[in-house]
Amino acid sequence: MESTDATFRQRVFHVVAAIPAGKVTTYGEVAQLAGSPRAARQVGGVLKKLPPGSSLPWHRVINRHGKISLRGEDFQRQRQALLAEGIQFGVGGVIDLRRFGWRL
DNA sequence: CTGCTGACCCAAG
DNA sequence: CCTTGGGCCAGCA
Repeated sequence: MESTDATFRQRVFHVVAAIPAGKVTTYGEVAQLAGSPRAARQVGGVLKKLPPGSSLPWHRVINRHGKISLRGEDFQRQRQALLAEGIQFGVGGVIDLRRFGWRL
């Protein structure tokens, strides 16, 4: 029942909200599920502009390398959020998508 | 409407 | 393995 009239931002919101705790997914996957497999970039742009307190688990979205694309404080915050959900980071801050990847 | 930016991805060297 | 370049798409001034 996903309305095709909804903006890309609304679709991304819906997809990210469907990610179960303890799992992570990539921007490319979210973009594909949102209806635009080539708009992986825009997924980040949407999350960046998201309002605070949206209850959206944006921290469960990482890049294809299994790492956090953010820098500085945002990076630390996302890392802590993932650790709190049981996500394990390997050496170099790489997450094993084979184990923690959503739909994998 | 035009142009620039960007929490990406893929291919090639 | 790492670096460079190009493409793609949506949001915003």
